[in-house]
Amino acid sequence: MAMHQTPPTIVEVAIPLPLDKSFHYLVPPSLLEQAQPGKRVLVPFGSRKLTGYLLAFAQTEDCTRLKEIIDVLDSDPLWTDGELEFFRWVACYYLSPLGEVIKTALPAGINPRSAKGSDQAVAGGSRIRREALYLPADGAMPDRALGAKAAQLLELLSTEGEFTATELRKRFGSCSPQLKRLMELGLVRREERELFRDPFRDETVQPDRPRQLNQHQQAALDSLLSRLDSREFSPFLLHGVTGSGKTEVYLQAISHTLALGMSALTLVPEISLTPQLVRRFRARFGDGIAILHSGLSDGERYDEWRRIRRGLVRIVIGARSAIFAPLERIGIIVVDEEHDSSFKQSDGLRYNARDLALVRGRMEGALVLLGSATPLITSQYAVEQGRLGLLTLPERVRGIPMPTVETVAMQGVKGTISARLLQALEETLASGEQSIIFLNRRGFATFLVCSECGQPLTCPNCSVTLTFHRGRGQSVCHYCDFAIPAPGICPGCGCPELKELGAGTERVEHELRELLPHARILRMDSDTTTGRGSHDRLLRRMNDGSADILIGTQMITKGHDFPSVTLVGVINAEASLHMPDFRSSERTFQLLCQVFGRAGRGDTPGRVILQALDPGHYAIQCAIDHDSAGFYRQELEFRREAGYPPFSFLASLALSGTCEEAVEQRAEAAARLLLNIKREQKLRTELLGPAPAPLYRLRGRFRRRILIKSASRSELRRLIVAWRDQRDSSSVREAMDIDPLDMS
DNA sequence: GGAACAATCCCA
DNA sequence: GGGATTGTTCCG
Repeated sequence: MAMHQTPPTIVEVAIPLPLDKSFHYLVPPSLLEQAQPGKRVLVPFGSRKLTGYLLAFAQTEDCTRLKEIIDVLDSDPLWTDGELEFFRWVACYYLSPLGEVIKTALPAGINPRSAKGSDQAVAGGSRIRREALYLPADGAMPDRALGAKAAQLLELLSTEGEFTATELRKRFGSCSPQLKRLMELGLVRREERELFRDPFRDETVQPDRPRQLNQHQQAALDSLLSRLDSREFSPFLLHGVTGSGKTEVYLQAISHTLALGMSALTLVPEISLTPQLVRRFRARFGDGIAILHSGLSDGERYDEWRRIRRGLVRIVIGARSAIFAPLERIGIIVVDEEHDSSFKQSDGLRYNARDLALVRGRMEGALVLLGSATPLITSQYAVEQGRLGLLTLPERVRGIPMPTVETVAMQGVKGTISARLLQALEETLASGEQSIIFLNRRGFATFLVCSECGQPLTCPNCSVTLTFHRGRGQSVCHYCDFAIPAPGICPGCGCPELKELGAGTERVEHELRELLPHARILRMDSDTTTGRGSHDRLLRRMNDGSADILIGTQMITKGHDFPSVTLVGVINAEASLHMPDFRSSERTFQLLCQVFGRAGRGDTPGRVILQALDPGHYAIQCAIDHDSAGFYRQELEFRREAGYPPFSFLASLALSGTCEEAVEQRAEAAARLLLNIKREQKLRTELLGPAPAPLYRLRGRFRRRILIKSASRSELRRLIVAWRDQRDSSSVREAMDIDPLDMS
């Protein structure tokens, strides 16, 4: 044994697999220089080779059993210490392995496309595009005169500095021999530069200047700015009615943040649906913006990510995944439409970006601004508790009044469209204006019922009724995509007559085409917007006036403005009220407020005709009265009585408390659930006998295990992980903070 | 997540 | 008994 052998270098590596620990590896001498926390490494794992994430150097322990890392995959670290701390928080709270979190946080396209089969690991560099760059260098002039073209080239480069190969080719035609000659002489040198694909390639915007704020906007901005200097975590709710000018407040707050030398992160629900917002940011801030959303190609996303990592941009706008943007010195995080459920990621690592904005903001000592016309109960509760500052914009910027709302009680009324609504549609049509019909249910009939035995068609997997899609000729489960040909016959008694009950958008379209044969009708729901660009196409037809009536689901409430809609009809306003989810009233209230916001043109208020079986329900009534405070009061009362949580665990803990506490609370909830599930299972067995099918099924687009495990074997922690994917019982969803709308 | 191993089931 | 299927364990 040598006396002074240098101790072997050991590193801690996270693996992106469902394992809740990290692993130690030895670093071979050849990789010592490159190995550094923040980089990806290729490691042997079992019989495979995997990409792992180098977390830290580790202390020597028994290293005889350790394997060596095979390769270091990056030349620069991909994350900072601060970001790693954030990843650890996320991993701890969502009970996800750290490796999975890091994988989620890094841009797609950085990982090798397939590590399987080939031993060759791609370092992600394959996607970086480069261009050649020619610069003047201080070589000596040659004795012999240069050619004319070469002299011109040299002249240009030395007076104006660098040029890319493409630019030179544009000016001089082919000139590579001359450049080669100049380089040999040392008069010109060549560099390679990374090229960033530009998602805005073909789009230009007119720059604009900050607008004059009204008194409410000014007051809100002043409160924000007074906290911005402190560099302390300061969370605010910006509650502004539709059209109250929230965006202008964001823009000016961000511009002050930049002036203080800090950066700004803005999260929006689904950025591809909100091009106006992006356009306004670009008009105000020019090119210093990176955008991150699902519509980008992997390459574009990777390029944007690298621009942020290098500090080339200080403003990031993106959908939920942008919460992981590698932005440093964050001064402000804006979450626009904070109530929107698309901030929730519903597969893989299930996180809520709205909640994580508070977590990251707290870590960075940033201002966090949650903006909405219809804030979450969670947020209002936090305001009441004094944990979240409140800023309000109670007036519309141009002073347009809110639309008038008429209600039609549908109790005992036949058909889906009332005489009142039909008349209003005819009037609007006659005056050449546009209408929107809102119904938060797609398909033709919500379910089919046997006219003999009264049995409804249900999904064999999900115990919900199957929705009849007439166009597709199928009955479909909106949970798992299970489908059977329809109408078909009753599976119970074989009776061939099935009644079509409950209306969806497809039926409304069908009926309207009969009632108003001359109207130009569009339908917008996830059935008609599957193709790329089909969404835009529908919106364009609405905006250029080549359609009269738009029928749609909640999709129409998001992002886009319809400038010339004067009438909004709401069919079955309580459609979303009876979902098995303790947030259904909240959803309904928010949805109706957003739909009402679609009515009105220019300075004239629009009108709304709302059909409901019981328009007196408080969620509906408060929406009609634009009474946010009233709804909040009643809803909180309702939840208190029903024993539901007024807020999510994470949201409360982000504002005060630790991650461990959050997990503990969840574990308690999981323990209660275990009892419920066991009870349910026992009951089912007593009533129906032992389950004929195995306890789990793999089916449909979700391909997820619906699995009930016994508790004897595994500890609580692993149970929770298994239950995250449990979609069978509404009680599970409640406690796990997952709701059914996220799953469809 | 997946390979390797252990337990269990089913049928002759 | 043995092949197939299902469950469990462990990976540095």
